[in-house]
Amino acid sequence: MSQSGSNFAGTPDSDYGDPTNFELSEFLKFDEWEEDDQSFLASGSTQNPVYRAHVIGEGREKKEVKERVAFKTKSDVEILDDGFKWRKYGKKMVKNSPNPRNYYRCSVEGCPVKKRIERDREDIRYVITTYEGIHNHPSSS
DNA sequence: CGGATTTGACCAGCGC
DNA sequence: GCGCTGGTCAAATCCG
Repeated sequence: MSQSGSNFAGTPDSDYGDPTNFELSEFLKFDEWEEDDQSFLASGSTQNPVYRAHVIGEGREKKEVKERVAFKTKSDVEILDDGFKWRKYGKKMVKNSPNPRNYYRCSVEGCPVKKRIERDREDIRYVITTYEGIHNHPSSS
């Protein structure tokens, strides 16, 4: 694959329709994310609006910083190739959604990166992809 | 043969 | 205290 950026969206082709046409408003209440970043709109890097949330856990002597990135994309398949290998480790059905939620994890050992894929509750033609963590391994490409 | 994928069950946290 | 949801892991299976 020809990856030129560090974005998650692999193919910027118009295969996915309008990736710039969606609302992040629902993502905010998706969970109580620490809005450390109010720039849920692409900070000039991706062409797709991405919501970034840095969760800072206060420990006694250790600080935990996790980065979550969520974006909705219009695609028929939920398996978008981002250049990394993912291994599905669970499927769950959300009560508010007739669609199941898939849990993926980086195949690379040492990569605490988790990927959550779920279909939109109102528009099944949209796919919500949520990345959690930062990659520890160089990309495949 | 190796690795990935499947479903079910289990566990934990939170709410009421 | 119990129930519920969500999340994770594990064994078995299937595919390439």
